Amino acid sequence: MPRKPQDIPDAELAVLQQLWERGACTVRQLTEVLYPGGPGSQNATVQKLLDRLEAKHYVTRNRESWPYLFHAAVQRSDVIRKSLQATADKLCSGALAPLLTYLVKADSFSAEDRASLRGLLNELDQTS
Amino acid sequence: MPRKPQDIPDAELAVLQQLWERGACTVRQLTEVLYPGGPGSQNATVQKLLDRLEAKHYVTRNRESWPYLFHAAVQRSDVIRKSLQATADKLCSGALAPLLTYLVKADSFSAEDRASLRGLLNELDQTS
DNA sequence: AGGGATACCGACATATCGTCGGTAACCTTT
DNA sequence: AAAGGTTACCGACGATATGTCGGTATCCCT
Repeated sequence: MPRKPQDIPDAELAVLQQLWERGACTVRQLTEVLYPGGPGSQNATVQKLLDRLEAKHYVTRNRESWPYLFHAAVQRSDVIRKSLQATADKLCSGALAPLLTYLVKADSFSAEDRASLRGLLNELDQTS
Repeated sequence: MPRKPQDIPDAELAVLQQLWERGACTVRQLTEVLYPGGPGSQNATVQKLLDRLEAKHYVTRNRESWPYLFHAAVQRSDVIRKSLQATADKLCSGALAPLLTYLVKADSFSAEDRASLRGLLNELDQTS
């Protein structure tokens, strides 16, 4: 049983998070935020992480500007969805519905949360 | 940024799944199911996976019986919860509520699913 | 006591992931 | 256009995780 790689390792996710929060960035900008005070050799590190993210189509680079500008090519919500689906695949034969049960029962899920969720359910019923 | 290990790697999860589905098992039983037709040297593999799971307190072994009987020490729901929390930590600053939004909006989430979820919400409102 | 099954421990092979070094390409300034 | 600094790129490395197994001690039954 060969092992499957994570779809987004931690260091790559950290880069992606910055792109979500700050919008398009250059390598230098990202390096300064992610490795503050570092020597500077980490530019290549961030570059590599961006390369890998681009290979997976999770970011795009704009070669018109100089230095290049990197953009997130996926939304945070897409990654969340994917992650949830992965959990469902591993633990619930791919079904998402059971996950909800556990989420709603979590201690941190409050009455207000329930109320707003109910609202969302009503909206969705309208739509379909 | 050192890399963090998964809490349950694939091969270990496969073992745990069997324990959930079949209840207590011996190493041999697990090996036969997980590595059918294999030479048999994989007994040690399954043993090792069980050792690691036990070290993490995810299974227990009953040394009264012979061969030892292994039991799941965590419920599937516990692992699901943990996995969801991990996703929330990585992508939502630890908040579970946003995850629900994405789950409910998923295509595969049907009107019936919504109905039963509503039922669950009502129950929970009663309780608190 | 003998023989077969089981448990245990250490070790290894491979692949992932985070990290850089070294070099080529580029832009700006003199 | 030559120099100098910045940026991009490519390959590689070290540490670690993970799945796997060999070899040996232990146990049970006859």
